[in-house]
Amino acid sequence: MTPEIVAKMFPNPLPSIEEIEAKYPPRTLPEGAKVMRVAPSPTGFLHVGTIYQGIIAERVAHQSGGVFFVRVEDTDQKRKKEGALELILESFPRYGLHPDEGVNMAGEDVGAYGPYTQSLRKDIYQAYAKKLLEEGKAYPCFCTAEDVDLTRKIQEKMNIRPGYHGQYAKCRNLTDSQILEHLEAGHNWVLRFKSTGNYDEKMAVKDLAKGMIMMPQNDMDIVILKNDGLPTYHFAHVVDDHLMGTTHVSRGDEWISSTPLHIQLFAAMGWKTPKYAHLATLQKLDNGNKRKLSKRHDAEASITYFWEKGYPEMTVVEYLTNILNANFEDWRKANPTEPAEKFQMNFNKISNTGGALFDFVKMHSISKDVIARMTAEEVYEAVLKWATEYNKPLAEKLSAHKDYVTAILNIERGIGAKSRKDLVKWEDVENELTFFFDDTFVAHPELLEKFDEADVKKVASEFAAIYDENDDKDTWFGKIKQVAGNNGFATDMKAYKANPADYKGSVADVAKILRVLVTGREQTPDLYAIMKILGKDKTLQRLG
RNA sequence: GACCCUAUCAUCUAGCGGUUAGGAUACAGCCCUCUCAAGGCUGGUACACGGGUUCGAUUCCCGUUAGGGUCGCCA
Repeated sequence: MTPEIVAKMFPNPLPSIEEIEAKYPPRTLPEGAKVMRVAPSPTGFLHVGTIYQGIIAERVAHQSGGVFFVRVEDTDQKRKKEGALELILESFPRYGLHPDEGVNMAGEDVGAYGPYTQSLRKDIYQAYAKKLLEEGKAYPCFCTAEDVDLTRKIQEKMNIRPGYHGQYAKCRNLTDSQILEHLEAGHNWVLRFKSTGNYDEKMAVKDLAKGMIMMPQNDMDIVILKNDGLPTYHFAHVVDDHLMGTTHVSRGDEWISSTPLHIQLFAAMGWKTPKYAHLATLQKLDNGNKRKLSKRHDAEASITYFWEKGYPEMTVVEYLTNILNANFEDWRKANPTEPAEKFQMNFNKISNTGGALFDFVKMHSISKDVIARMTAEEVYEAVLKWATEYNKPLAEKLSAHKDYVTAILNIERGIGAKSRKDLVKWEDVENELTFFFDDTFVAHPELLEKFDEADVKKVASEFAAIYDENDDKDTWFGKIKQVAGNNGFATDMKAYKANPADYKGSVADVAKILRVLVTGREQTPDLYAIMKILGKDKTLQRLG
């Protein structure tokens, strides 16, 4: 390309390649350290897949003594949304992603390899694009969107592989004078990569998750610089990951088709290609068919969905970790109290199947364990935080009765494997609290219809007379047995089961009478603990 | 249409030439038990199909079928 053309296309001063390279020296890291990143787009929507991809990047980077950074991919100015970046940066640490470098909440760069926002790197991309142009590895294209669209339609009609390649790459062989004419006429241009690939020849792509893949070489002259002067993903990826020293890229499966192009681009720049790990996409079942979780159709594709529903962040992290490396659940079993971050993430353990269906049933099971591992105080804080946003009345109740609620949440908690596991998400807590408060307690005498009314009264009053809130659990239960025996109920289950006709019922029925009177329910956590927390006055009052 | 990926219980998966095909979730039953939730134990259910290669294929190769993905001045 003549200097005249280059000067017309890039009239503004740009940093020299040497200057740029000097600002991004190779990283000095220990042997084997990996540099990985998460690269969200600030579109106002944080995809679960971003967290999914980020988890393996952050674990592998940190566990290898390397660096994990965030890069904001905002080259599509049309999709950029106000507040989107804040949502992303605020969510990352909550979902176990702790970047060493990137942009912080104040919007400042942290780290020596920035700026970490692509729109702020325009000059850098342009400098490299200009270099490719000078070297004849790129060329301006004056086709309009309509031109390209028309070509595509023709190709589709003729059953020819669509795209800007071969004879369909109309601007590829423009003469210098033709180019100058266009430029002088002020026509819009984009910069295209002049591909040297041959589609009929195969190339090997090594993937950390899938192994060796043979794919046709890329022969598409893809756009590297858009009309607005910003790069496309392909070019930005190559330039940034080179300069920022990325060693390994974890990204969704959908990128695998463009990997030959990326390898070609790295080669054209004379740079080393990072290693790739293409992750099977998260899928969902739709009308009996699996499909990629879609931002447009599926609420659960957004990370905010999980927070709104009140799933603890660690539930999502552990669930995604298990999809990434299925041996996580074995590790979790062997290390029930370790934080999930301690689990050694491994590229070799990435399952290479078609794509995982998002399984809420399994996630619920994980969630029960996650919540059961927390202390009552931690649960309290988490529920309060959630309720403040999504259940104001509950939040007020929690704030007003901190100690009382914490005591409730502490029932059968912290006793290891047998800890209570009935909470799946924060919204479940409200239901657990209802009978502890008079304003939400509802008596359900009809649940005791099968008993003789006189028996119910007698059981209640006899127990009330001897109830002592200072009793230990065995003494407490002994008193229930005593009431049972006094009233013709079997004091132990075996005796009752052997001769049910001899009794009005068993000690379990006596407990049921007390439970229903005190809580209005047939099923509750440990009744002894409930009475204790309610206090003697309220317990006796409900017993009538 | 072309290209690429994938194919093991209902679901997520282990497996990398010889296994009673393992685990987890879900489901069923039993035990424990003051009812639940748990916990313990037990159980049923899987290698898509057709060809090869091999003494021997879930495993390797080819094809069929099915599902997924990509083919943008979106990422």
